[in-house]
Amino acid sequence: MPQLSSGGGDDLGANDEMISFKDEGEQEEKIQENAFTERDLADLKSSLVNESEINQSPNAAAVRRGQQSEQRGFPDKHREHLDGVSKQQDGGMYKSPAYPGYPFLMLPDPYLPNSSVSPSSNKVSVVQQSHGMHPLTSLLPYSNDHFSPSPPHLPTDMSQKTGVHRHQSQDLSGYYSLPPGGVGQITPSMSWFPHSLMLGTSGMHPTGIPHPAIVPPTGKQDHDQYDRGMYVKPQEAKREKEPKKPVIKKPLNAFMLYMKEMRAKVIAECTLKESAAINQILGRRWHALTREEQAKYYELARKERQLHMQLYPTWSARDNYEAGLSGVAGEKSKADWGKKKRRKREKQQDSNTDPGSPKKCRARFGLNQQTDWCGPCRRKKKCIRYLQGGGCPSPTSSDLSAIDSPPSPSPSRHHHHHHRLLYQRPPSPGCSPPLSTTPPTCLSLSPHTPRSHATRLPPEQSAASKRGDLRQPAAKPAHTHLELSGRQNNGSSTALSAAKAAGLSLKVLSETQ
DNA sequence: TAACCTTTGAAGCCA
DNA sequence: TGGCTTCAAAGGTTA
Repeated sequence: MPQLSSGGGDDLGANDEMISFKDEGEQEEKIQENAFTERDLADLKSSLVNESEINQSPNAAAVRRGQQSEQRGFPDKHREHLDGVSKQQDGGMYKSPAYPGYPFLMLPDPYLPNSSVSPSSNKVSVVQQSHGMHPLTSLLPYSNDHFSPSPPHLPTDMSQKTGVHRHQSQDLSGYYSLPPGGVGQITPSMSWFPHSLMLGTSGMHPTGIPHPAIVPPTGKQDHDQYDRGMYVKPQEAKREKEPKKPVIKKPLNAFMLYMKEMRAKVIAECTLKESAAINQILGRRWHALTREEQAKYYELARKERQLHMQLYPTWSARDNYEAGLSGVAGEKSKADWGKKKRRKREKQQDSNTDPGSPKKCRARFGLNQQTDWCGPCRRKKKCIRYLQGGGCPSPTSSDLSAIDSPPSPSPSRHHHHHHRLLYQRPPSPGCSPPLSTTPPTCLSLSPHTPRSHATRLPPEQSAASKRGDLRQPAAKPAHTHLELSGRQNNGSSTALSAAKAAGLSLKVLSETQ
């Protein structure tokens, strides 16, 4: 099996994160049919990526060519990339016209799902794309032919930067705009972002190019996805009267890409609007995805990162750490950053610690007794156990942790096998289909956390998790599955809020239903 | 108006 | 190197 030659050593994401997440009904069967061992999973993911890069994806090949043959003229390479993208679209991976978060990537009808593109098993999702968009087309803008009134004419030296000369991946260069202080200039004539016409100047990058990874200097960040070209955090806006420097946002990971795609579908199906609830469902559905499906998103995420790295060679995730404080990427000294980091941490500590009240689980039990932590603490969220000045629900029965994470009859012990036995049947990875009589709001508030990344497991559990021992989702007993009718409960938000406020109410409510 | 919530994954920092 | 922390999206909710 050919090995993936991903530049960043990307292993297609967390292979060990895969959970054989059983779903209800069809999903369950589906998952069971696709039940592989973890090794199989890892192999499969690798192979999938290899295939996608080596065989299936001319685009990937173009990327490699672009990276390897820097001496070639850009137009040729870019056109080559375009061809690759087109082929890839034909391959079924990119079918929908656009990416919600990347509205300027919208493509003409030929890329609509109903186009001549034949259905392919390789497609990422079987869902009907919301708003006619598909997040997986986030890389499509490389294909300028599809939306550019003019031929691609990126400067050949886009990657110019003082003291830094880094060749852009021409195959990817059509996607990200370039930071003003970053990698060179893009002529304002690059009007191959159709939606830029809809943007005011506020949404424009100093280069004249809006980009999802660069948030706008003015206006509301979430004002409109179409305005997500640039953004400068309010703190920075206040602080600076100088030319706004954009904040380059992190590239989306596989799950984020998936969320972007599926969010609308979940909203439509469940009439949910609250992202927190939606994300819970999406998280379950993510685990319910087949390896192939997930592999697509990992692949996309990998390319996103690759592209991002090439377009913002000096950008670092650290730049956005404490983003609101740091302001301009890379300008903050390490010491300052550390100070503010500590400040923020202390602030959070203070918020969780009433004067004289018990501390957070972390402080109370320490790292050696993480199993005694409440769920939120394990997920690095606000402690719910000692938040209310000591009014602490039972850690194993009433707080979220009991429902949220695999319950441990004996908190001080970690019985992975026991978890498996108890939690082989997780809640539905998503809401059920809309009910016939009641509004199809089915907020599955069972905050089971199959393996929250923040669930920093105790060493043994962590190790076990890496071995896949915890792959079995932290299913919860059915009686803890809280489903609320949106209308009857004043909407899902009410449900979520109630759940949040209740802490222990989740189980109680569900039991009474 | 800003922070929170909620998810997973990536990346940076620290001991 | 492992563990911890932050950020990425999203939009309703809350303070």
